[in-house]
Amino acid sequence: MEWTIQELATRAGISSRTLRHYDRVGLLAPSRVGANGYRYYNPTAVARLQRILLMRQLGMGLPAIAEVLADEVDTRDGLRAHIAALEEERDRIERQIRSVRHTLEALQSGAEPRMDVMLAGFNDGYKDEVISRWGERAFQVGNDWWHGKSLDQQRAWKQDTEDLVAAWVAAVKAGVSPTSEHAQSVAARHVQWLSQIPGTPTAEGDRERSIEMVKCLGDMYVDDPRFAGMYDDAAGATFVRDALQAYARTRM
Amino acid sequence: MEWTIQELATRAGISSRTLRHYDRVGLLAPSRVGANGYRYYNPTAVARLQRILLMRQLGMGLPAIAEVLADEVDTRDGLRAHIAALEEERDRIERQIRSVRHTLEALQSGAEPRMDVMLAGFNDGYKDEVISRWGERAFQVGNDWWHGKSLDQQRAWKQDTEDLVAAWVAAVKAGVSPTSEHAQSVAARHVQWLSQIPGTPTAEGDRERSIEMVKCLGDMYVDDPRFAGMYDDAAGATFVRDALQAYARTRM
DNA sequence: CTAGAAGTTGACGCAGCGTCAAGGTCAAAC
DNA sequence: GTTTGACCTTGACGCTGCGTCAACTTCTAG
Repeated sequence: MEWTIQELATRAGISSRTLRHYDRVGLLAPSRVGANGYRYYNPTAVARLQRILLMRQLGMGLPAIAEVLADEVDTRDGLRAHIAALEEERDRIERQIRSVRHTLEALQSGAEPRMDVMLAGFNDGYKDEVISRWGERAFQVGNDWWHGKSLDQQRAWKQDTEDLVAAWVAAVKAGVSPTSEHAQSVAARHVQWLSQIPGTPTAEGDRERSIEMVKCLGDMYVDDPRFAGMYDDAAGATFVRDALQAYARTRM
Repeated sequence: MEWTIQELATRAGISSRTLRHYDRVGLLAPSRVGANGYRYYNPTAVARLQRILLMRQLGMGLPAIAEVLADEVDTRDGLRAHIAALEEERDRIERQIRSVRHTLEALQSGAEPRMDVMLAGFNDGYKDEVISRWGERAFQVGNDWWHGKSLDQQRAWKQDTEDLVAAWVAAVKAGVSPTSEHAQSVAARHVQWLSQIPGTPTAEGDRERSIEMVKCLGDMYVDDPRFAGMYDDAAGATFVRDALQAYARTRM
């Protein structure tokens, strides 16, 4: 069986122009070219086209696709590679769905995006980090804790948080050093604030991992764009980080 | 907090050129432009960029993204739309994975990649549907049946098929209803044509599953893009479907 | 035999940047 | 103070993967 360019294009859901383009660039030649110059495609060509479209959908460039098709000793290897690529893509999207969904839930539950639990890095936006660093349970417990709070309690927690941030900003403005007694007292308050969140190492009295978490959190304030603006500017964030890490090293 | 163009680019995993491009096309202006012309981005701009990149990953064009961001009254609506789009994309990939996986299995079991019982929906392109709906054996038998035919027989079958399609197109053009005697006679012919394929419920006299298959086939003519253009246009396909399903309900 | 549907080869256009080119600016070092 | 090197700026051209005429030929159906 053979198809004309249009027949194949319609079947494949592409345009005849695309097929001519693929011919031009040497990606897919018609199986036969009539004396009139017409292009005809046989099932083999169709199979090749299907593979091309598959790879194209994965965002591969045409030259890259051509290379794969050329290098491919075994068709099955190519297909297996395809499946792997597709699965990876699917997983990536799955992660993104979860991420967006959690952001949405956070919005709907009345929590403002950024701030609040965010300061602790324990809201949904950090789910992956939290889980990978401190375990699934820490995330679940922390999350449940937050969602189990009443609106008044949430408001109170928010107030606590804002006070803490204000204390940090004040310390920065005061021009003292991160290791100064002033800064260290704020750091202590920060750690205590953290210990209110059940499921965290700090709340559970795990000293080793608690230290680790405080240090890590300090880094996040500086490096993670999601904390942007929290402590006025970069200088503020680095101050908080340095103070927290000094506290973790010397006083925990 | 503020970032320079490079800092933001690195964080977001894009190039500074891209950010300048987004500024140029009015998609993302920096929150502040220094007296020296330097671009500076604040957290709000970062959030907007994140949404832009999300949509871009879904294959949306920059103008479309701009429109979405402009029209968006409620952030939650935007997020929900995102989730829907992402889920759709994930499902599409999931279907593709299954499809490729089946192709791979077909290859390993020694079957030829694609041929042309296609019109009946019984070629390899439909292998997964065929197998999942009517069993592995139906596929194998149908496949063997096709390959066992001589070229002349294949040509004859193709002629039969084309005649059938022509009859449908004529019925559509005639302007009659799908339940009319005319249309129903063509449907009867369609079913008889189907019964020629061994291994199908219709050929084996399984009335229940035969009805099911005819209905299903009707849906495929309409819903499956691979049948696009088979019956002239969408109107034709729906006509065929309605006629077949009416036939299946009342006369089988 | 003629209409119109479908085929052909150019050629230009467009998005979304990459990639120089040709300079200004800034922070730190000397 | 100046120099160095990293970073910023605005053009401007290039590239990919086609869409979209244009101008012409060929096939198919009435």
